[in-house]
Amino acid sequence: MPAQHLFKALADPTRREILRVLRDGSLPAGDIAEHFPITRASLSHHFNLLKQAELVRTERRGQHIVYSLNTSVLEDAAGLLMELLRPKTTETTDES
Amino acid sequence: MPAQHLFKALADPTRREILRVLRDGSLPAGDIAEHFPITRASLSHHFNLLKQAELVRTERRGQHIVYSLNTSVLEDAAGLLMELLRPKTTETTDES
DNA sequence: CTTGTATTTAGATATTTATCTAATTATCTT
DNA sequence: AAGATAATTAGATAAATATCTAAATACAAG
Repeated sequence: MPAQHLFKALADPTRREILRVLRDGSLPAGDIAEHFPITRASLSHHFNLLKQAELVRTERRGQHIVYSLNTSVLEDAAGLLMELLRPKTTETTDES
Repeated sequence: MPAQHLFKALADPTRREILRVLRDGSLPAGDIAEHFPITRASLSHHFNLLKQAELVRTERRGQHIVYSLNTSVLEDAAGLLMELLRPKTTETTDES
């Protein structure tokens, strides 16, 4: 839906790497953090943007919060790019 | 392949709209500018980022500089997103 | 109910970025 | 060569953003 949130979320290399880590399965925030040299607070900020774009979903499991990839939104994103390749026909009007 | 330039370029709504305008055919900078409420200088900045990402190509035609879409890079971008959907196998750089 | 662990939020800061106006470069026309 | 038009570059600025430390929240287990 909001293409803006989506592409903004994808613009940051750390966030793309988070998605790549989640490719192989859902993980709690702490486990994700082990892949990165930045603080958990900073990662939390990235999680927020990924959630806003609906690229990830969360589920609380005890004290852990488990993140998982929302693959359908990734498909949507790829689709939005492909749309730019076709001559303008079914133009679903976009945001600013 | 600098995915960073690519996704950064796609993150801005004005730049995505430029690509959308170019979908229907190549255009000189001035003609593109008519679709936007910002100055030509600002647009030139956006053109630079799109060129850096190789999302557009340029060709001088007299006093005009004609911009056109580089569709293969858009395909690449869509492909990069699709890669995030598959379990991590052919992860790295080069391809057949 | 207190202590420990996991995660997020708050507040601050340095960098990046989108935009503007003004100046510059490149080409065309007379 | 001079003037007009097209586009870019330079320099400045306000807003956005990625990061940090410190504080707060949520849950689990003694």
